Amino acid sequence: MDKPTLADVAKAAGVHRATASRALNPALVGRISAVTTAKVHEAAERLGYVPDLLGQGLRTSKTRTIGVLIPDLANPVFAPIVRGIEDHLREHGYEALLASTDNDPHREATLLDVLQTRRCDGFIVASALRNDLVVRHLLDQGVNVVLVNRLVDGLDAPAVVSDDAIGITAAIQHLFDLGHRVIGHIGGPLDVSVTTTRLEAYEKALASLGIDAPDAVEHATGYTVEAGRAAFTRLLQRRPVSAVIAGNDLLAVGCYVALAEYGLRCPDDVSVVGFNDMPLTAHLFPPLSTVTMPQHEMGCAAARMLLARINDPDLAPTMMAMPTAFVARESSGPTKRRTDGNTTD
Amino acid sequence: MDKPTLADVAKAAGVHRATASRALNPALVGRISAVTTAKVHEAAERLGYVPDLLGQGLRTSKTRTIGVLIPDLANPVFAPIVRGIEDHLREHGYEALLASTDNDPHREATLLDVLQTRRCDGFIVASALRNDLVVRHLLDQGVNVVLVNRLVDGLDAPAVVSDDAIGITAAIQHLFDLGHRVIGHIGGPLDVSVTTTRLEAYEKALASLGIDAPDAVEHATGYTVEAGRAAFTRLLQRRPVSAVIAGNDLLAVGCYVALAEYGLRCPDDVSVVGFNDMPLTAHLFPPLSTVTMPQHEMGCAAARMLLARINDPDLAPTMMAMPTAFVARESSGPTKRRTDGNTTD
DNA sequence: CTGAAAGCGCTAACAC
DNA sequence: GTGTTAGCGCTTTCAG
Repeated sequence: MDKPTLADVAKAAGVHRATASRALNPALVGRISAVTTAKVHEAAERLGYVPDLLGQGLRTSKTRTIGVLIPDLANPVFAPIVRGIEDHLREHGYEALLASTDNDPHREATLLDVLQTRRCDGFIVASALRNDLVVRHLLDQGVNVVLVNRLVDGLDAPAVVSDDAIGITAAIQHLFDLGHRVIGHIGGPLDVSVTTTRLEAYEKALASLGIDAPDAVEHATGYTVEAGRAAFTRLLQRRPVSAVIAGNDLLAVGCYVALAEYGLRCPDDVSVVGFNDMPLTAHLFPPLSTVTMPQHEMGCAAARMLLARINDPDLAPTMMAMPTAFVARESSGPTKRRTDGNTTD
Repeated sequence: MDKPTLADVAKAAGVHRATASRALNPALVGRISAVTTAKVHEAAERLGYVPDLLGQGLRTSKTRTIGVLIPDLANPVFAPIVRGIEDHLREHGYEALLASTDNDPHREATLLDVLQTRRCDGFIVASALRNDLVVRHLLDQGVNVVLVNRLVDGLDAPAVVSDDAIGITAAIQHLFDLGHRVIGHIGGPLDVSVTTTRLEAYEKALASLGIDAPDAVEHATGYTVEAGRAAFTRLLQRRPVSAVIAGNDLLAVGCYVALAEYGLRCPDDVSVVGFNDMPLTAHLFPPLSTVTMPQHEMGCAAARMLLARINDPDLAPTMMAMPTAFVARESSGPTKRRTDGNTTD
């Protein structure tokens, strides 16, 4: 016999389909006699009835499905966030439909269309660009959206982000205490909000320590090792720094590569700090000092925020910032050389 | 105005809903007059009509949704496979519903129930244990299932795996050519098929080189750095090896850690080879020699196999093995010490 | 407290 | 080639 339907359960329990539906609906408890409820549950159990979300969704136009847009599923920075989203959603009877945008606005728009087809109850967007039109459009249409990790310029949308300033301030204080005074920054591409946020945190931290802006910032064309290498090479050619804050662990590894090419050693010649605490960073050489953020928790929080908004559409948009923390490992150490020239040997 | 429905399109085009449906169905091209088809398409375009997969699914009982079970979304080994699945499915109008089992059979069963509720057209399972009951059960019910990466003992199921023997044989040949004769193996937990496959490949490669079984195998309790460290420590205490094949890159990093604790150096004292070519392994110290597998391609292939079976349920189950390749980096080098004793200093 | 009837959006079998 | 009708599985008025 095929999957039993609600009608089968009703017949087995000797009641009407509608009654069976009500008996099985936890929200309607008390409105059906205890004995009928028991009969229905027994029959459902016996037949192995599982409700069909399709029929349910068609009738109620709630699919208990959330669209999740991320830059890339295979990117270690986002995977734990997605896992947090998955866990929280499922705990509440929702499922996630994931789509990787590859940071391509056109692809993002296409994917959103595809997901619309499935009548998602809402969206979590981790792939937003600072000038993201798609997200704007969704919000204009009154679709439930929560941003995570990345924000959109000038958009007052519900969001969960990390408070990157905490970790970066701590990292710079740590470098300052080790004697560093010329601290550079390798940022990511400027079209995503985290790049700006981290840059500002860096500038502010330097200022509050009374260090003049050292004109030691370069931006990589992407959050990759190779782009980090290229950017740090440009910086080294221009400005001798004794320490560098990278906008991301991959950029930090790019800094390692550039340093090696220059015959410089980390941390003896230059200290490097990363961001994100990706897997294996503790086993690099040297183990990378970096900033952690509660990725799983951020995913959970974004899911929770979205579900709250689905249940109460009048909620004002709020932004939640989760604390980051600096982790000192061995890529940051005391200054050991003068910073007044390149000593490639 | 809310999302336009097929009825709206039909009215706008001045035809019946059924006609509009047919005009929009690519499979029925030619059975509707060109002029009507044009009218319908124009109206659909103008109103911004997107078909509702819920209604469609309810009617056709095809949801164009595939359940995907993986151990952990945040595990770098599986993420690229999932990305391959995602890409291929979407290209063919399907979506994936992902669920992380954490290698817990009970959780796997629960997740499957949850996904059944959504009437998936089939399943791709990357989380199978060697004695997986859930997968067996699914197949018994005639549900469309394709395994990827991991197999189930004694089950003739459609599957896409990597041909690990190629990479391991090449790795061992490489070590042999460098002079190694006592080559150990750190395997993963024995409840997953890849552990067995890699162990057998290791034994066979040694045999075909005429090396006696060196009694130098230890199994880690999980594919983690810490478990690898513990297992390799056990091995070092028991048997001095000049090289080791780890069942996975994280285990290989565990070997690095154990070696460091013993005051041994890689590759000068012991060569280490990993498996999977995870992100950042090329930037470890030393850069890790490892075995790559075409993860994205495997994901695509699994998706392709599943869709083929959905379209033709009578297909005989086939198993596809994708080639792996050894990548020499710097963790493997010539033997430099006698292997007749521990020289911890 | 429960039954009857309607309908969510869509397509397939059957007319003509 | 196109309209008519029915119904996928479910919930929700509306009666009683």
